[in-house]
Parts: sequence; C-alpha cells; structure tokens
Amino acid sequence: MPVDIATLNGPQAEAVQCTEGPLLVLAGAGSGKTRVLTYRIAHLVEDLDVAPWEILAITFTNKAAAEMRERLQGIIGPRCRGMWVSTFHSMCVRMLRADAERLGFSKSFTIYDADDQKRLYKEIMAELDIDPKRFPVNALMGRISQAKNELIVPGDFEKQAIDPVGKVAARIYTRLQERLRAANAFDFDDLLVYAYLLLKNHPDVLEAYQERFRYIMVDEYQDTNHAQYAITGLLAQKYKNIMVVGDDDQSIYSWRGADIRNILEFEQDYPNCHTVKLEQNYRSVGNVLAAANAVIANNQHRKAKKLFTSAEDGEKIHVYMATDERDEGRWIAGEIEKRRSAGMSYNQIAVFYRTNAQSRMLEDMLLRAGVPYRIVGGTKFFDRAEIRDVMAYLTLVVNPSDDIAAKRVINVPRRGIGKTTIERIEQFAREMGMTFMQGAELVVLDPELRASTRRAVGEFVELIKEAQEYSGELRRVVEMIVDRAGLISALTNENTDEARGRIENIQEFMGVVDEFSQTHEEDDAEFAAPTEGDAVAGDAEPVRVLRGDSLADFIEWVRLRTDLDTMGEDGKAVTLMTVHSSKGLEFDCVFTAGMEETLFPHMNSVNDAAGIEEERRLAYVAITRARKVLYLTCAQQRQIFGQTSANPVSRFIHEIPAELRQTSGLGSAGFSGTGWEKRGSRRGIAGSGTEAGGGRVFGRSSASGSAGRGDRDRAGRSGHTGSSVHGSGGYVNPKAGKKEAAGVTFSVGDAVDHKTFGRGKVVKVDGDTLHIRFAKTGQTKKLLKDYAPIVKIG
DNA sequence: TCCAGACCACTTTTT
DNA sequence: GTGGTCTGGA
Repeated sequence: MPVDIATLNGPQAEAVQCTEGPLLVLAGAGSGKTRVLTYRIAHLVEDLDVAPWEILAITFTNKAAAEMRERLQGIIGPRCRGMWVSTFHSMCVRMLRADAERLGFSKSFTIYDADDQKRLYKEIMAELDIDPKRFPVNALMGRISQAKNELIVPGDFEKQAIDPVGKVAARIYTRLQERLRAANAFDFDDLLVYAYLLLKNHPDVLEAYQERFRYIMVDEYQDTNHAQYAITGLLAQKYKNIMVVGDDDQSIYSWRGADIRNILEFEQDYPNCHTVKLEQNYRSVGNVLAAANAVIANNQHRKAKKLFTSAEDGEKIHVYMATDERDEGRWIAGEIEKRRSAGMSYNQIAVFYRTNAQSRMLEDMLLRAGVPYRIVGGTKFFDRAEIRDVMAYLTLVVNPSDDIAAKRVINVPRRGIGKTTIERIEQFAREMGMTFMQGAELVVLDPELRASTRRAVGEFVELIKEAQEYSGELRRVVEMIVDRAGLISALTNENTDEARGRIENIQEFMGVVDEFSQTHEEDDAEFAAPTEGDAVAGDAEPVRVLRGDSLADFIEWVRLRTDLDTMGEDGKAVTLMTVHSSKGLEFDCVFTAGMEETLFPHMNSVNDAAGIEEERRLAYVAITRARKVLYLTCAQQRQIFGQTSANPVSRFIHEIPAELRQTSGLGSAGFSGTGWEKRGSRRGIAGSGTEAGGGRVFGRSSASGSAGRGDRDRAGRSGHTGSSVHGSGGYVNPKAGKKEAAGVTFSVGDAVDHKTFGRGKVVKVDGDTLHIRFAKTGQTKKLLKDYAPIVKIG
C-alpha cells in the first residue's frame, strides 16, 4: 500500500519525497515534523523498497522513539522490525555492546548515572587530595562533561587547561577514565565519546554501519552536541542520505553542549543539501501562536521565520499575578477544576515550571485541591535509596567490576561491614590492581580482620556469585537476588512506616521488571548492530539485542530511561513537568508557573545575551505546547532557599503584546506585616494565610480589591487590563526589583525589622544609606534604604 | 560499628 | 526549608 502523501501540505510532501542526498527540514513548533518523519520512513519502506534495517532514526528521548515506532507500526505494520529508532545514547550503547572488546571493555559493561558518577568523582578527589570546598564537584563534573561532549580527550584537555579549575579537572579527568575503565563502566558522555572512537578508529566497523544505514534521520538536530554531530557525520559520510529536522528556536540544551551551529551550518557541511521549511502550525490557536511569535522575535540570533495558522484566535493568554507561590498553586488548582467542569480532561492539562524545586508547592496545592496529577522527571522513583540498592545488586551480578555498586551495597542491609573494613578492601584491591569484589574475596583470608567481619564479607561475595548462576524468568531472577540479599527481610524487621514504604517501592520495582519483560518480548525486540560478516550481507537476519529475559538488558533499559518515558496515558491526571521536559509534547491547556525575573529567565542566565536568548527559546517552547489555552502565572513574592524574595514579572510576559493578554490576580492590597515572617505567623500575609477548613482550594482566594502599591516602580503603561497591578506592555523597569518600601523615609530612632538580622534601630541616616544597629548581634550595619530587606515597624 | 545531632549547600535545565 | 554529609559519643 503506497503511503498517502495527499494528506500532507506542500512542504511536508516535499520533505517526504526528497529521499536521496542531504536534507534539512526547518520545522517550526507544531508544524507536523513527526508526521513528516514517519511518513518519510514509511515511504522509503513501502514505496522504495528500502529494507527496514537500512534505516536509522534518531530521536531525542526514548519516549519520542517509542512514539515514532508506534506510529510506524500503525502505517507499515510489522515491517518496522529491525529498524533502529532510538536516542543517540541507546544507539551508542548498542554499538558499544557489539564491539566493547575492541575498546578494552567487556560486553557486560554498566552505565553510570549522575549519582554513581558523583560518588566516583568524590572518591577520586579524595584520592588525589583535592578539596571539594575549593573545587566544587559540580563545577568539575560540568567541565569534564563539556570536554567529553566536544570530544576532547584527557591529554588535550590537560594542554588546554590554563585556569586552576581546569588544571584540577584535567587531573581528575585522566583518573576518571582509568577508574571507569577498571569498573567496566561508561558514564553518559562516554557512551558518545567511545562510540565515536569506535567508528573513528575501526574502519571496518564504520564501514559496516555505513553500509547498513543507507538512510539516516535525526530529529531535534538543534540539540545535538559536537560528539553527536561527529557520530552522525561519520555514519552519513558514505551515502550522504541524511535528513535532519530541527528548529533553531527550540534549541534549549546548550548547557549540555548542544551546539546550535550544527543546524545553522548544515547547509555548509553538505553543500548540495536541500532545505525545506515547515511554517504552518497545526497545533495552536491564533492567540497562542501570536504570543509565541512575539516573544521569540526578540531573539537576534535566529533564522528568520514566522509561523502561521489558519486556526481561530481562541482565548487570550491568561496572566495571573499571585501574592506568593502558595497562592499561585492554589489558583492554578482552582482554574484546573474550572476547566475540568467545563469538560476538559485532566490529561489535556499540564503545568510547567522552570526549576524542579517549584514542583513541590504546586504538588502540594493540587493535592489539597484533590486534583490528580503525575509528575514527569525530577528525582523520582529510580532515585530512591532502596531502588538504587536493588539496582546496585543487579548491576553487580552482571558486572562485578562495578566498584561503585559494590561499595554501595556491601553493607546494605547491615552486615557489620563498616568503614574500616571497606577501606581495607579498597586499599588491598588497589595494591593488587584488582576490582573491589576481587579484593573482598581475598580479604576474607586476612587474619587481621575479625572473624565475624570476614564471614560477613565472605557471605556477601558468595551471594553475588550465586546470583550470577540464577536463570529463568527475569522477574524470578530479580526476586531471588533481592531475597538472597535480604533487603526485604531487613526492612520487615525494622517495622516502621518508612520501611513499609520502602518495601512497597521494591514491590513496585518488580512491576517495572514485568513491564520490561512484556514490552521486550520477541516480537518487539530490537535488533543488534552489524558485526563483521553479517553486516555487508544486507539481508542477513539481524540479531536480537534487548531481550525480555536478560538482566543486563533490563539494567541498560532502566539506566537509559528517564521518568519522562514512564508517562503513560493510563489514568486521568494533570501533568507536571519542567519546561525542558515538555519539549515535543502538546496539551490543550498549559499553565506555566513562576514567570518572574530570576526564575524564568533564571538568574544564572540573565548576565549574558546568549543565556537570555536560550531562556527565551525556553519560553517559546513552553508557549507553543499549548493547543487552546495558555496561562502564565507569577508570584509577587516567593520563597527561594527558604528566603522570601520579591521579583519583577518576567520580561517574557511583557514581550507578549498587551492586546493578547488578559491579566487577573492582584498585588498585596491589605498587606501588613513585614513580609518575611514565617508562614502561619500572626502577622501573616493577606490572601495567603494558612489554609483553613481542610485546605480546599478557592479559585481566587487572594482577591481583595485593587492594589495601590508599586506604582512608582512598575508603572503600567497601557493600564487597560483593569485591575492588573503589574501594568501590561511596559518593559521591565530596571529598578523593579526594589522593595516595596521605596519612597518610605526613615529617620533616626525608627525601629526596623530586617529579613536576616531581625530587629534593629536606625542610628544614622546618610542620604539613602541607613546605619542600623541590630539587637541580635549588637553590630551596626550600613544598608541602602531602597534595597535592603528592611521594614519600618512599631 | 552505629546513631543522633549539627551543619551546610542547594536550585537551572537532562541523556 | 530540606536533605545529605560529617562528627563525636555510646
């Protein structure tokens, strides 16, 4: 059955039919790029007789990959078997599994996630005597990760390092790679680096893949980093049948090494490349699209384009100004309920935020309001200690060289193996140049250790060895390992609510095991990399790779999967996630919370133009997720690190033309108290006090008349939106961060309350500078009256 | 060896 | 505010 191209618009059909040679598709948000990708693949297979395994499709998330596979299944049925539809990372794992030995690793290698990686860094830093206070682990990890993404090996990195942090990072980098190799492990970045090296240094391997993958498609090309760029470059070198799809306006991963130039310069990399622009948006209503266009137009560095739609205008963009994050969450919950009673499904509603930290309050408020929700991403299930413990056991069974895993669980549950013993094993292993497990096996013979300790270590080693022999159904194997390790029985003995919760989690984990087995049965199995011999043969039956009954495959699957991928359609619930996670998704109704300067755009990005542009693209992504209704909310003040701060409304709200916006919510009329006392304090804040009556959510709990504050600072220029405090249309006033008290005068003798220093007395006034003596410390401090977090009291 | 309490860093975003 | 890590005593 030929693929029905008639349902596509002109440019879409053009992209689908242009199958030979390099092709760049610039696809605006909601322009149907996934459709184009799937139709193109279907067209290749159905109409042009391309074998499925000659096609490689790379997506950004596993979720996107799964979705594409599903859609393909719908069009071409079982013929999509054998096709590689995966993320860069899983593609690399697959290549590495096939040829790990060539790089000095074994096939049973494990993958370190951020947590494992951090442990390893800490160990290395202790080993090299590097002070984590002077050289923060995160900074070093970031530095090295960046180097890896740019394919800079330790040797070159060392040469380039001139600053102190760089020099320290260089030492760590070298050692890190040694340690990873010894542990038979790769970190996320290594997957790309080593896959690249494999292709680069082994011409026969490269050739095999080039021959196999005649047609290559890369989605979200704007978010590829240099390593990914280089890998695709190598693979496509021979036939140059490469199609990349992307949108420079949606590039939001530069912090992870994504290089927007990859898409901007594609035409230079492939001079005879064909370019197609998809500019008709099929997703959003007119107002939403207009808002998105208006915001992104403020970016200087972008390919000129303007999305258009034939859809109706729809509702205006709703802007809500909350008193604080509590009010914000409560209002969102109320609004969700309104939509719900108007017939909208929870599944079609999403709440986005810039940082994961914001999710807690939103969750809390939704919970109180009885709104069902699911959270995507963030620290979740697989990050729980007990789940990590189980994973560490499983990992150790498959890869006993994994020292981080070994050390994690050697004393979990308590076996009486303490720090001293672990250090002893470690030292011994290092001297003998063996792995931790091997060291542990020999330490059992060490007469200097207590007999009970030796026995405990011996039992642990025995446990792992025994478990390596387990076979049969995957779930059975996992259960046996967990059981043998004694994790459940130890928790049962604790007999606390917490322990019971952990047991429940482990049981839930068994459900995950089942899920894996079921989704990786023979029919859906993915297929192996070509190795010498069968690759060039073309028609050779590909070898299965991810098997439903393999523990190693299960571990790999868990490691590479994010919570984003767990998002199922089962059960009706509102979706909560970061703006980053929302990419590629769409909802009828979208809320974006925390639209304030320093939060969105985030304070770490406001200092350079490139940072702001990326934040703006992020805002663009958030806006364009909405099909029908878009809400942007901000809070007048918000707790960040347990401190209250007031921030101006995000510039991105102001960048939306006023006539497209509809503002509600208020400032803090009736505001009394100093504003930074704890919640529930008697001097509480109007409109956001503690919840009475079981915490039902009220639609507009803070509505309490028109506000009369902040006029000087936030002079609204158009003012036609009625009760809006934060005037619409104006640009962000640079003085907008000023505290409420601007204009208030202080004189000697006034009692004041300071956010951190507490009560004090003005002892001297020097223009705008106040000299205040604080009661708590007895010290006199000089503070600027308009900026210091102080309030006149009494 | 284990546990409780003090302390402090954390908050950008993820494969 | 919180959660992880360090420290010192039992």
